[in-house]
Amino acid sequence: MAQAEAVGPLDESVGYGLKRAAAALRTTMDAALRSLDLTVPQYACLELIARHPGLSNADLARGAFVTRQSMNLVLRGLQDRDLVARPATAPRGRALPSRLTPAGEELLAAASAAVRAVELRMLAPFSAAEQERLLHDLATCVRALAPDA
Amino acid sequence: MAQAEAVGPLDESVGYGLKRAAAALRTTMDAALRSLDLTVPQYACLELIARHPGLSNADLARGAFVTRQSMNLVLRGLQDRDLVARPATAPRGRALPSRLTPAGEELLAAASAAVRAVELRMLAPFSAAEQERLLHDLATCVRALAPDA
DNA sequence: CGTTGGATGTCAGCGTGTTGACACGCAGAA
DNA sequence: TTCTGCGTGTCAACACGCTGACATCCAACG
Repeated sequence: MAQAEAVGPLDESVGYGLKRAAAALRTTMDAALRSLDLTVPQYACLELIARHPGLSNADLARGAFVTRQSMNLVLRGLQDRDLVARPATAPRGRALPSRLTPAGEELLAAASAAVRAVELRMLAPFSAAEQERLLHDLATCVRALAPDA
Repeated sequence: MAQAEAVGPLDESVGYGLKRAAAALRTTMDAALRSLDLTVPQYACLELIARHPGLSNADLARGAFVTRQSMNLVLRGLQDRDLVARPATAPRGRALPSRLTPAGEELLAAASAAVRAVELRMLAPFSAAEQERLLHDLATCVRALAPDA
C-alpha cells in the first residue's frame, strides 16, 4: 500500500464516515446471516413484513432501498422457500399483501437475534442516551436531505 | 400503500437509520454529480487520488469500498476520459500509482464543490460541535465492528 | 541463496440490480 | 359518465459488481 490508513483529510468528512459505517455494518450483517442462508435484502424483507404485515412488494422495495424488480426476485425466492406467502389474486387493486409463514417467523426469529447481536456490538461503546442521540442525528440527516421522506 | 410511513418499530433501530442516511446521501450525491457525468464511485476515485496522490488501484478499491476489479473498470473509464493518468510500467512492484491530469483536477474541483454542497445541506441542522460529535460517533461504530480497520 | 508468503493487476464467468417498458386497477377531475 | 393521473406487478435487456483464478513482483524468512 502506497499510503498509510492514517487519519487523512478524508476522514474528516461526515459523508465518508457515514459510508464507512454503513459498509462495515453491511459486511458484518452479511457474515452473521450467512449461516442462515439469508442475504441482507432477504432479511430486511422478512423483518419488514413481520413489523408491518400485509405490505406490498413496492412498499417492501422502498423500505429496503431497492427497486420493485429486485424486491420481486427476493420475494419469489422467499416464497419458494415457504418463508412468506402472498395471495394469488389481489384483494384490492393490484397490490399483493405479503405475510410470513410459520417457517418464516421461525427463521426470522433466529435472523433477528443474529442481527440484534451485531447492532449491539456496534453500539457497545455507547450509553443508552448516546444511542438515542445518534439515532436522532441520523434521522435529522435524512430529513435534511429528503424532506419528503 | 398498505401502511403509512409513520414512525414504526423499525425506525428505532440505529442500523436501519444508518442505512437510510447512507442511502439518502448516496441518492443526493448521485443527482448532484449527474450533470458532470460522474458516478459516485468515479467521484470517490478522483477524490481519493487528489488527497493521496500515487495511490494504487487496490488502495483506491479499499477506500471506495469496492473490489479491485470494479475499481479497475472505474479507473479505465477515467483514463479514457483523460482525467487520471497511470504509468504503463510499474516503477516499483506491480502497483501503478495513479495521478490526476489537469483536466481531472478541474473536473474534480466542480464535483467536489457539488458534493460539499450536499454535505453542507445534510449537516445544516447541526452545529460545528455536533458535526464533530457525529463524525466521532460514526468512527466509533466502525471501530466496534471492524477493530482492524 | 532458495523459498515461502503476501500483494498487485488482470482475465473470464456469473449473479445481481437497475433502467425501460408494458398492462392492469383505483381515485379524482372534467 | 369518461378520462386522466398515479400506483402496482411483471417482463425483457442491459450494465454493473462480485467471486474465482492466474501470473507477476517484492519482502522476509529459513
